[in-house]
Amino acid sequence: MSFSICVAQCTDSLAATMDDQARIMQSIGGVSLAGHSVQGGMALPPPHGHDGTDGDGRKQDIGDILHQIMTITDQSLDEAQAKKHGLNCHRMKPALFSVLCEIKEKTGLSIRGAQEEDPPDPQLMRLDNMLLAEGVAGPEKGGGSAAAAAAAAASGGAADNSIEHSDYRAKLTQIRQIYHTELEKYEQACNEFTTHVMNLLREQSRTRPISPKEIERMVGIIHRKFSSIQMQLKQSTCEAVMILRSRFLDARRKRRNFSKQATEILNEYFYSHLSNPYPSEEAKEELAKKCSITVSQVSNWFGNKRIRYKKNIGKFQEEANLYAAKTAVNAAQAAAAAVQNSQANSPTTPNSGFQMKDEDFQLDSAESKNTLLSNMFTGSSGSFNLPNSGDMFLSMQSLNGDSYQGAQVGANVQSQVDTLRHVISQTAGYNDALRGNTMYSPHGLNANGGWQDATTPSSVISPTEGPGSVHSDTSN
DNA sequence: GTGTATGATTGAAC
DNA sequence: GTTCAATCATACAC
Repeated sequence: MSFSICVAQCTDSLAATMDDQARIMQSIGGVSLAGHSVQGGMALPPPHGHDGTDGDGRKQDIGDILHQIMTITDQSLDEAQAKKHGLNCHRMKPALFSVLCEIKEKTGLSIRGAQEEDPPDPQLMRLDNMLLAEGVAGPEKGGGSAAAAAAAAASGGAADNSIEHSDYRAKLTQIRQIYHTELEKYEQACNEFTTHVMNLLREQSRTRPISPKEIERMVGIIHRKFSSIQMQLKQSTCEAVMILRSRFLDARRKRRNFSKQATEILNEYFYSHLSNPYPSEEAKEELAKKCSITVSQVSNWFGNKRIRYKKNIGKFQEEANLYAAKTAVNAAQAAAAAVQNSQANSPTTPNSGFQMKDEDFQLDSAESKNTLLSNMFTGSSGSFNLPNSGDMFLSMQSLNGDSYQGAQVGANVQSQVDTLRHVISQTAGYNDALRGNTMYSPHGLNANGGWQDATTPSSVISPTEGPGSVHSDTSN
């Protein structure tokens, strides 16, 4: 809208307003506005050259005022100041002011009306929600720590996670503090600026038409501007949290080797259950407990081990032998202890059974030892169960080339012979005699590369229960 | 620095 | 849901 149109409109409106005001004043018995009298407690000077009693005169009066306003900028500062004072004190100033406000209101609202009804910014809502969920915004509680806990659980570690967790929380707290400090600063700046602008507008409202609504609108604009700045702050904070979180979660990939002891425990289990190296949930839990790792880590370990073993059996031969010997030694020791206990309990025990006593192996040649073993097992009528051997035997190939093909009992006996031979070779320094022989072969593996069906549970004898006590390994 | 070992992850299959 | 197989990424030994 051009200023001339505005002035024309203003002149008409003002004239109408003047008429209305005059009517109102007359109706309430007050002094007529047109009568050069008092209005609003302010004494207005008489208009120059007009008595203001008729409509044309008022229009001319108003036109004169508007002309003065329009030309005020062309004058010197002193002149303008003097004219401003004169206009301020003009009897028609309040009426003119209200009309100008009204016109501004109408034009302003039509332009800005739509903006004020803006729905909340979805992006801002997302940011707010995220900050709330992460525990940055809102009350300080479990949001972020919950995320950290979830990440910690995913990482699976034990003691280290608590350190990482606290580290995460500390950093999150730092972000939270920075966020709140900055937010406070923004709010303070916003309030200060709003107050300043409001004061300025109130001050200016003495010289130009500024309605309270307009001031409100201006405050709204300022708040929106500061909101956009706040959104940037929120966005930066979210980014910081995301970076922190991703770094924390990436730490999951940072692996540490298990302790030697843990690896040994796992390997022992693996090689002693080589026919079916699939620990049950209970076994996994037990192993996890023993190794101070999580069940999922146990599962990972067995998954990796199975695959790697299958892929390169030759490479694992030595390891397999080592653990077989280890297990057998343990078993033999347990057996010896059991037998000794048994003898102690019944001194008249006949020699028909197997007695794992050191003196039995005090021979001076490998051959004689092997012969003795051969006689002991192939010729003996007594049965022998090697304690604590698990189903290791199922996966062992006998020295004479026989393989396990389902004749479980026979294979067990043969394997026991093999194992004991190996035990002796290990314990008595006869490694050389057996070196080169295949102690382990993947008999648990079927033609398809998978392990045999575990429907034939192996015999497991608890060392605490001694020979003769046979358990079915239900875990397999 | 390089090669190997090894724990973890991922996607497909069951 | 588990397991397999491939792969990644890091630890570790040299």
